[in-house]
Amino acid sequence: MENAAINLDARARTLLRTLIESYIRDGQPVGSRTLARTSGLKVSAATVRNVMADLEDLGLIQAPHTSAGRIPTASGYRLFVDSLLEVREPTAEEIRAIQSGFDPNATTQDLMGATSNLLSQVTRMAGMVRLPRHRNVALSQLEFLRLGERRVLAILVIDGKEVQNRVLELERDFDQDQLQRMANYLNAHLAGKSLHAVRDALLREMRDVRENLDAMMLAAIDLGEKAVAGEDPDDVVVAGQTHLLSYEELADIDRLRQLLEAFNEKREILGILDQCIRSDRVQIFIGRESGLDWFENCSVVTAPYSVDGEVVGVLGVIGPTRMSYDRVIPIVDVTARLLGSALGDPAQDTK
Amino acid sequence: MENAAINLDARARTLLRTLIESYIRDGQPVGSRTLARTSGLKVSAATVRNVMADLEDLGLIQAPHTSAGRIPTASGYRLFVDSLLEVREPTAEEIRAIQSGFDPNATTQDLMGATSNLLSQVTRMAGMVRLPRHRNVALSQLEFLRLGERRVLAILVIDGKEVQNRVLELERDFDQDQLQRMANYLNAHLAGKSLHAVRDALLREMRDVRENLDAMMLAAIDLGEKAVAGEDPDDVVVAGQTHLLSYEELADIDRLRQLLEAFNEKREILGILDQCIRSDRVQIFIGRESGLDWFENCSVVTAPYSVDGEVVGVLGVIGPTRMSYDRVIPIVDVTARLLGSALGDPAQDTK
DNA sequence: ATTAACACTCGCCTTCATGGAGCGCTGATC
DNA sequence: GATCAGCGCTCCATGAAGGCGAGTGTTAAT
Repeated sequence: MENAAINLDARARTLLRTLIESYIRDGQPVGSRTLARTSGLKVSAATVRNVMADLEDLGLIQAPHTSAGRIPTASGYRLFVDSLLEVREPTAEEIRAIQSGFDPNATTQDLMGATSNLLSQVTRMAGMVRLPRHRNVALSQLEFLRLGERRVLAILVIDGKEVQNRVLELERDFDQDQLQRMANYLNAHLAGKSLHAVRDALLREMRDVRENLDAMMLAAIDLGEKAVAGEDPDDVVVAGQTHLLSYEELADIDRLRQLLEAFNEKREILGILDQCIRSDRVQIFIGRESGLDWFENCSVVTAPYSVDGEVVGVLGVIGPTRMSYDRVIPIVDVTARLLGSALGDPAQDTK
Repeated sequence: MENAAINLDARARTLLRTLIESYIRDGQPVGSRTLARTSGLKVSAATVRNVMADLEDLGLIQAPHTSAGRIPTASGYRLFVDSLLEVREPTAEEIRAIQSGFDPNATTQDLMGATSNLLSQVTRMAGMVRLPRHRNVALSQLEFLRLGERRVLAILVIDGKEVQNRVLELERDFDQDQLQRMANYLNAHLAGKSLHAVRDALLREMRDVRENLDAMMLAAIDLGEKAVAGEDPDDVVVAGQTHLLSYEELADIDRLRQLLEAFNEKREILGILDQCIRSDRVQIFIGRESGLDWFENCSVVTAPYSVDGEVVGVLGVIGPTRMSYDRVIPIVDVTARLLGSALGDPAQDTK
């Protein structure tokens, strides 16, 4: 998509813009006469036809058949969202409505679910939220529980409220008392540090101070390393998939099935979201741009959210390419910001 | 549904049976001529027409329009599955295929997911599994972790492999040391008993031996009671909803949306499954019988599964009313039995 | 009771005609 | 050279007409 199309004169741009706006509103191909009237320009339908022919040559619009009006192509939408679109900032009202959906006392999981629901309800499309990376949050506590022979349950309390369980399979057996002492040792050394720092510390100690410690403490370090080694649960929360059934441009049953299956599998959704995590602004995929062909007629609007200035996740919506970008974009944008600050609020013990 | 229809003569029963079998196979209304030929009876089409008129009067079949063949009504299906159907028992082959899908080392959660997937793949419909009740399985271990002021994380290890976390909000504060001693006390008294027994024991002690214990042990009992008080997570695992998109008798978009939303909400699905938990055999809901009108054209086949003779959950499938009951019923039946025995296997620590 | 035969009823498909929306092109105008 | 009115043309959507086929209900004969 090299977009040599940038050098369109003002009139062509206006026409393209009104055409796409009209198509997004009504879902009908737009003809030259209507376009001439609604564009506000003082030109005749014939002139508009000439311009439209040019736009078609540039691949920005196309005619479904000889004598229908024109509809935007993927490139047309691209140009539209990149340089023609004027987003309608959400009113303070709307922001408050969204904000009231966040319960700062909820666990991260619940917060993600609520956000995802919120996105899908407000936009009437499918909402999705990538779980935040936890690498930089504080480890509050670490505990071991003996489940059976050589099987230990590691419990990580993160950030004072999040709890993660991990079952570890070990080479040798420890009794509960040994495990307890190991946990005490690790907690004394590590509590309060970020997971990232914890991991570094453990790896360093394993290398450096091997010989200076008794066997028990060595084992403790080993165990601790195992406990924090796993990645965060790699997951994404989606909601409102069923909204997509209502759009007739997605009426093809087979594609619809693929789409819904993608939501169940989550793998491809994850792939798409992860592509966006680097950007620091709202990002938009139109149609096949994401590389999946079952994405025909679908667009994705995403925005990363950050805590303390660091991007920790992405959220967004999926809907038909023919969506109201001017409404959806600011919603996604605001939601990302609000989620970020909801996560960033200092953990409260009140209540 | 009083079904005075039971007194059908043999011929009428044969005809109804072949009609429904034919309709299930082809999805086409069945006419008198075809029916006369395929039924195996030595009667003419005209005679068949007479019988069909009777069956229509009884409300067992109906004609979509004046001059099409007949299709079964809900009552027709009911009679069919109750007294006309001959199920095709699954071959040893198929049983082995299903059995190989169970990994006895998996956690209950994973086992449920696998079962649900299995059901949906084998039947090409939506599969669902009600989580088992845990009331009668052994409590292996109980642990407390102080999260913050008056907030305690209770960790229940059940059956040596299942882990449940519960956050408790308390009236007074304990330090970790106190919590540890309380856990020790409770474990010494309760480990190995069933959750049900544990709860009884705690309630009894709270009443009877109040005055004979020091304050700490009293608090411990109180805490333990809180920890095991909550119900099991009340949940159901579903899979393969998207299969339902492929059936043209469910092609109505609005109903389809309601159906998929029901799977997301899970509440109504749960209601249906819970209705079946009392029965000890395969149970079938046809069309609106379950009380939900968006269930038009859908049927549910369920079977309870039991561990050690006690029913602990239900599983089943949802699909179009026009499904191959003779294939689906034994599959659901066998899957329920296999899941029961997979859960009943003594917990193994090997690997 | 069973059945062959007949008339009749619908739904579905194809064909055909009609109307309308919209396009490209041309030639005139400024 | 840009703009525009006008013309002929293409295509879709709609609907009516008609034929076909499948299946029904009914009657009268066995």
